Amino acid sequence: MPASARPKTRAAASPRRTPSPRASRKPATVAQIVGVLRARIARQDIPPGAKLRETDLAEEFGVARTRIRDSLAALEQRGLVERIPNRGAVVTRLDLSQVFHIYELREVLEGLCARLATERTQPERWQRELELFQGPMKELIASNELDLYIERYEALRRALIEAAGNPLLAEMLDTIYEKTQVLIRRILILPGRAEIGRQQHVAMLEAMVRGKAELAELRRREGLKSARAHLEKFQKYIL
Amino acid sequence: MPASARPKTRAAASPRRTPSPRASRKPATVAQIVGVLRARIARQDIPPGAKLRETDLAEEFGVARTRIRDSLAALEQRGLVERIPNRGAVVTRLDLSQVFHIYELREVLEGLCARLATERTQPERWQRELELFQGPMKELIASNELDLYIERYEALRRALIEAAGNPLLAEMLDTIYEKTQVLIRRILILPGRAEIGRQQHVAMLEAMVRGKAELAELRRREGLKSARAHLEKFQKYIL
DNA sequence: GTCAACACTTTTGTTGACAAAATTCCTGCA
DNA sequence: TGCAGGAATTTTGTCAACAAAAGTGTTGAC
Repeated sequence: MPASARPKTRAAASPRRTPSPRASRKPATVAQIVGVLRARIARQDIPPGAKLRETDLAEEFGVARTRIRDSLAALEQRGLVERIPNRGAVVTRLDLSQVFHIYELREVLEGLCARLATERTQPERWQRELELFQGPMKELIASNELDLYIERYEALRRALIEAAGNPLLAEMLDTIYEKTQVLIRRILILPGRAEIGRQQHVAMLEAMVRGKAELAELRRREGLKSARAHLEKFQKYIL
Repeated sequence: MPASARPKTRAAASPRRTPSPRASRKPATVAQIVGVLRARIARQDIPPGAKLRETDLAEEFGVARTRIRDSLAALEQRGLVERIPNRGAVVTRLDLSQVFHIYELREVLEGLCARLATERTQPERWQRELELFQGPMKELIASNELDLYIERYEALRRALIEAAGNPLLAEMLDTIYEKTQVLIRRILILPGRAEIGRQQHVAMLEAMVRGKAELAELRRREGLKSARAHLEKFQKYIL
């Protein structure tokens, strides 16, 4: 009854007793691989237009090709990679029109995010952030410490998304943000842009501290509209 | 001959000359399978909470299980299906909070869509649609021909998305719309809702015909806000 | 009669091999 | 030398078998 089963083909032996013969590490999950690849693309470790060979990646991560394949499919869904049938996956190169499309979306989505965050938290919640952007952040811009500035800017961004409490919105903002991440530095060094952006953040945070949700939305939208205008003006320096 | 062979490396023969031994059709692509499954889920052919067994689907579509697997991964990314490790994929059951999150997003995204569509077309472009919603659509509601009404409503929707000319926006609207598709009928039969919705569409189209992009955005947002309010009021009849 | 442990079945997850397409490299001809 | 044609190699796509996990049914002790 129990044995005798398995009548297919394939003789019994097949002693595959080595889970990972090369690395002695437990194999990376799809999520981990996607994370690593995302980071590399974001910091242009892998430049736009570069090809991602499945075999190479499989070897590097010490996993079967199937898992790399799944990871690439995930990256494709996120729009970070383009796959051409029988040709493989290449890092998407974003052109100017795409950037503007992204800004159109950011305008309404981050506006919504600001409104929801205001509605769903106590106004005092944002006092600290307001003071940060009124004082220390101004210094950072003046002394050109962009890395620290960006780090704190992203912290505010994450706090707003968290406070908005809409997972779908969070995911969409994530998707479009990671595409422009490579641009942030280049935009921030445009003449005057960083300081203008800071002032607009102060304006938005003031509205939030006063509990004016719709005003906060409006101010965030204005901020992004002006960022887009700046971008339009200096587009040849960006891409 | 068939068994016992296949030593390891790649002997010459290997006569797998039957591409699809069962169906005599060429196998369906991942995109096709995803399409079929999407439709089934949308019209609740497969009810929420139902399990999708890979083996069954593979048999039905006449493809290898791998391809079904890829399709399910795509559906998972779209949020139509949830996958639990070693347990399989089940159709996502959307709860009330998710629905409200979706409406928050629709409000700003469809508002943006209306604005862009207005900015990027000639005002006359929308004259026909305006007349349709002023006249014939009113009759359809009065005589309760919901199917035809929905069909034309979706045609307008598609036209707006097309005219807006922002692929990213189009994709996002698609993603969130297909999740609520199952609800549309149930919302439309709420007392008075269909007629109110029609009037709001007329208001938006009037703005568009006059070339007032920002007004069109505002009106679309108002329309969805009121839809959400209606939903809140009658939520127990919806879910 | 109830419940826990165990064996069996079903279903999902992963792997390596094979097939097909595209690219590269080589050869022969003008 | 330049290049068209074609073999050889690389690379992606697909498949069926194998392994592991969860689910199910049965038996036996109390």
